[in-house]
Amino acid sequence: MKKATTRTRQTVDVRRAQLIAQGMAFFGTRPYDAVSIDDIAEAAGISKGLLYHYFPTKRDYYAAVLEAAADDLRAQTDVDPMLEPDVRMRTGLEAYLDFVKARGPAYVALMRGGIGSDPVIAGILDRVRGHFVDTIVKDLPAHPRPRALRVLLRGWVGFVEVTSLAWLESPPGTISKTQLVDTASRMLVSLLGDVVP
Amino acid sequence: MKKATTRTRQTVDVRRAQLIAQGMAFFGTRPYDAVSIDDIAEAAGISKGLLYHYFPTKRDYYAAVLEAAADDLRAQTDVDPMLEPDVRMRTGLEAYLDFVKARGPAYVALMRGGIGSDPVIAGILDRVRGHFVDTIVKDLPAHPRPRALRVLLRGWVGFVEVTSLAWLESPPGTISKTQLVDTASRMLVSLLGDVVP
DNA sequence: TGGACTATTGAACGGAAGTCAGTTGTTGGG
DNA sequence: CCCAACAACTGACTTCCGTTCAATAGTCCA
Repeated sequence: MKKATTRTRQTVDVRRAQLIAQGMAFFGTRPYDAVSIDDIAEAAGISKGLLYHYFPTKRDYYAAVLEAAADDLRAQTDVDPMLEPDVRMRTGLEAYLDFVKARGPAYVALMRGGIGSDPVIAGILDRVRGHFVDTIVKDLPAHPRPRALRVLLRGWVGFVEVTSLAWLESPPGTISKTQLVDTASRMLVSLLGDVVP
Repeated sequence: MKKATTRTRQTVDVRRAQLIAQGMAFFGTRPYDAVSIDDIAEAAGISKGLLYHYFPTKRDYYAAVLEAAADDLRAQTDVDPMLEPDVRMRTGLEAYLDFVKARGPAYVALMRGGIGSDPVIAGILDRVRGHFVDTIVKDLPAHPRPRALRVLLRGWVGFVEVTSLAWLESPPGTISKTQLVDTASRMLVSLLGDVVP
């Protein structure tokens, strides 16, 4: 057991990962400006200066934490592309909801995570939505108005996001995962039937 | 024309309204912590101390600004309850989109407005969604599982929110207001058909 | 007219973000 | 095995900004 006063040196990757994990715990629990750099540094057992060695500003640090949560979500919902489209959709939705359940705070931080319309932060969320839209569009035949289609698919992703949040924060037994998957699937089918020629 | 150095005294209501309007302009444009109390005070032509006479903290001030934007949105989308349900839905959606177009920055601030999962801020958005859910539920026959229904309706509101944001930020001609109203309506009908017995 | 009420000011405080010159583990070449 | 160069790391310092508060000055009514 090393003495706490001893300086411990880590590789860049390890330290960065530690700080990001630390950040998820903090920002998932408390609002952005109720978390101080000192808090994080203390919890991580490092000096405040070191955090600025890894992230230029607190804002950038926060963005990196959200980006990591976004990466996790994308990775978690990655589905075998060999499956049938409708199976893939259900499997993906189930994985999405599993992520929401398992990583509640990180998910909430990601979704509610804007800092008063910061473009960088908003961009992270936008890319998450765009990612899901991409995976849906890939399965579709060419569309005469792809941009319009994407706007509506983005909306469907929003439907999933908001039901997920409501589900997460609702008392147990309010609605089942299966029903959410069922309804979301049917909504997507209905949307596509309405919009795809 | 009064001299700028002269102290100008206003009634509470006028000052408060001025400061909130000021806040909408600022927070709609720049992220929360890029807006300083000094900026607002200077733009409003008052001292920094006075802002604290009206709002206990910067956070409370921000919340008041968002709350005002939320009130505006609710007021703007208020529809004559004498109309037929489906007409009411279309009219309400049109009013919603008109608000989005006309008050873009305020709408974006409201939607992207969280400050790193602040419960007070999140609550403002939640109440907006809840309000729309309420108005929909009022038209529906009693439902065996009202809480489940509300989760899904909240999701539909999310659909409208996200398509609205995407519409607002998309190049002109990407998708028409009419098509958005059409699709959102059909989505709601489809959702209700799926869920209401 | 004057006194009370309160909107308003400005200076000062405290705490947190961000900076930097110096320190100490680590590593690879002699 | 040693030492020199590199990079992770520190902590004290600066600066900026949210917040406080005692003092000031418009306004209104008696």
